[in-house]
Amino acid sequence: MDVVPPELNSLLPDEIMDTEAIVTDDDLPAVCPAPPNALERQDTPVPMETEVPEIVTLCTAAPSIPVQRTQAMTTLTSTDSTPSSGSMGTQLLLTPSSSAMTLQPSSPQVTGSLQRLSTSLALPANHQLILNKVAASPGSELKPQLLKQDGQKLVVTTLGKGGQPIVLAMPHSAAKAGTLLSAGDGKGQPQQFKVVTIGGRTDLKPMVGVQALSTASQLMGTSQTVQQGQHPKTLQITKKVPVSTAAPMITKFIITKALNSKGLNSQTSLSPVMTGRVLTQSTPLTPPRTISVMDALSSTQSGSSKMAISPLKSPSKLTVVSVASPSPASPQKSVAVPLSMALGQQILHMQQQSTPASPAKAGLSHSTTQTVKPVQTVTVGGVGGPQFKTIVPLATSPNVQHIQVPGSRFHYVRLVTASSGSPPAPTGSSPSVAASLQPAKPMVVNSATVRMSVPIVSAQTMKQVVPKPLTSAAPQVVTSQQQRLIMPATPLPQLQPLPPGTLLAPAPGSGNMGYAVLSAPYVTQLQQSTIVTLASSSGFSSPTCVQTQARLPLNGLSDFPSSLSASESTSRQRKPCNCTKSQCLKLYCDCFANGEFCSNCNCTNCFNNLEHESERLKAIKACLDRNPEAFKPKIGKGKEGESDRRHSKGCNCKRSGCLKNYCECYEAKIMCSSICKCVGCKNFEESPERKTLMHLADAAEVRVQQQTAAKTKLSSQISDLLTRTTPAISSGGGKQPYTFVTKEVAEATVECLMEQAEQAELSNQSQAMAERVILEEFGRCLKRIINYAGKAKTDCC
DNA sequence: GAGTTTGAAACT
DNA sequence: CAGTTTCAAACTC
Repeated sequence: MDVVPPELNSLLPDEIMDTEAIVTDDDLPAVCPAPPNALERQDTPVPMETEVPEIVTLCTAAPSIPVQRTQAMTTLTSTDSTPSSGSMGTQLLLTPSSSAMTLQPSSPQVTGSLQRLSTSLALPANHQLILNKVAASPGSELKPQLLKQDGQKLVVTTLGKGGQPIVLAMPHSAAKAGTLLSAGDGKGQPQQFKVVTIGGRTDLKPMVGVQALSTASQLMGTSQTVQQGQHPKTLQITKKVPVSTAAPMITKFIITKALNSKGLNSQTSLSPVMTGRVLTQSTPLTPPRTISVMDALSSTQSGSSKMAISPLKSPSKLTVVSVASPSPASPQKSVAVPLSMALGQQILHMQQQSTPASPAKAGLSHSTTQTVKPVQTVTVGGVGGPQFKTIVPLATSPNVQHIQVPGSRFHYVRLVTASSGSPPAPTGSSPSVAASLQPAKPMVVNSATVRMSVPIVSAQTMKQVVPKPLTSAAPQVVTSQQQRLIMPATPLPQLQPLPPGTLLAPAPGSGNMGYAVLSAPYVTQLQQSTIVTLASSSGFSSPTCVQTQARLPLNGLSDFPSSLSASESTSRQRKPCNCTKSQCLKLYCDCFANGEFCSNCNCTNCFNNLEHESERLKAIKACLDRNPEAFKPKIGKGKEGESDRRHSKGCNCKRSGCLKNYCECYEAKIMCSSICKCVGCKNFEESPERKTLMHLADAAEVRVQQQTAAKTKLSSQISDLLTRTTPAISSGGGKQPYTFVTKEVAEATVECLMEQAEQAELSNQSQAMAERVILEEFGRCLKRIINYAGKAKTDCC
């Protein structure tokens, strides 16, 4: 089983996502029929500040393929304006890799180290991509491998410190995507690679999809970034997954994110486009596995299943983990994809690769002519169906719109996908993206618009987002022992709400494949033990990293902890619990109640962690048995005519007057409603007590802000004063306002001190006494200085 | 920081 | 479903 660590998600280009345009009701359901209850949560407010839609794709290959191949995918976008359709001679130059690669057309995919290419990419008119050459790793015996097929030239090279070879395929046409390349292994051991072309190229704004292939490097987790110009195009992280020889299983993880597809694909402009990220794991001594990004269409055709995950509360992140080895030929199932829940959704894309690198598969990345601006998006998808796209954060992309949300601590960035050739036609499903051609500029949007965007910076999540340095040379190995499932890979139909850590029922026909839903803390914990090296580059500086957090309704398990209101989510950003007796396995524990693992809590005897998966699952089940809606958000949408937000059950306060945080309504900053059973409630609109409290609260807040500002100002003034007085003393030069320790004063002071010293010496006083006298004299001098200073200041004023 | 209050959750 | 107990957060001192 592979686990996608949260850092990977954080590195996803989610900061530029506009999720609304991505998923529409017309798409995913068609692929994966959603259970009836999968859409129940539509009325649930989506915490716009914390929901980061993600698409996780899990791919499993035929277990019977004991191959040792590593494939890392990297997508590139090209701004080359030269019409390149069908042109020959597209060439991509990369630096030599440490190990040779052999690409075999029919080779199945295996997971591999992710390559992050930190190079500048030039794409001249002759379609020759040249990545900055990086010194080959020691022992590198290879030269750049030029690969040709159908007019393509590919160069196998090594980029970055990982020294892992990368093959980039540049399709000059969609039909030729998926070129297979071959290279010689430095050790004489052929390795199979499959090149999948991601994205296509348009006439005016060609977008070149490049897939980097890497050999089975002993070092895992090394990632590199492919950049075009100064814009990082993709960020992918791979981990080598231990592959059992007895049961070779290829597991692929692709994290994709929804992206506005407008303007990206002329033929599928209305299709949702998703960004993808490939995650793989591998161990040094085991064959690398293949990672691939596949478009939804191809996936569907090849028997893939999709799973829509509804947005969840901020602190949690869900990850789908492949639990069991799939049967290669087993048909895949759709798990449930309510596309109407596109916002903040996570989509789990489970794919079986029963067929090795067949042309059809290689073509999965085919995309029709696409028009892409220097945006960070790369279309990976195919024609006529949902697509996966890789969104590459561009720090200074002109197509990124900074969105400022009043009252939000998050910084939103709207990714604007503009096509030069054909303006994106606004679609009904994603009208907000229609204006994507606008130059990047700060803008203020209302919450309705904001919720379609993705926060790119969360102060409290940033620390979790910081990617591991690329230079990490230590092998990052994730062993199967380190990976845990909260529940066995068996269906759990009885669980309607699916908290993180719950196993997803295998899709019908998917064989014995199961999926586990992991919450962010879970992944975090896994990550702590199973380190995955993430590439870090300037292009992915912390501000662009996003801690994606979402929760999901899976298999119709839409009731699982989910959305809090924006204020709620921001107010309780990962508040540590202090449970002592509940073992954090009851709803008393906020962490547990929110479907989160305890992390950095003060709890004792905590079972809400990886080490107690079974207990936790039992507790979850028990809670659900007691109350199937136990993990539903308490604050939901009220009835018509009522407030937009109200407590789902209402409070039962008796003594607090519902004006203290004991009251859940008041805590959520909402009024008590008709369903509340509170006594002596003062938490209603016209309540004078409530108004008073509100005013006091506002005043207190203002006061705090003022105090903070005053402190800041004082510190600044002190600092400034010090900087101004220092030169006056040291240089003895010009006098400055309120600077009285001038050269003359200092000299006079020194003379006084010397005089005292001489007197002490003449009087044969002891050294201690002499020091005391001198200090006393110094004190007097200071006193005089202060007095003169005060007097001078008074006179000045 | 310790103790108290409070109300939701859990239990009977 | 109601009453009681348990629990952890909120609150007070």
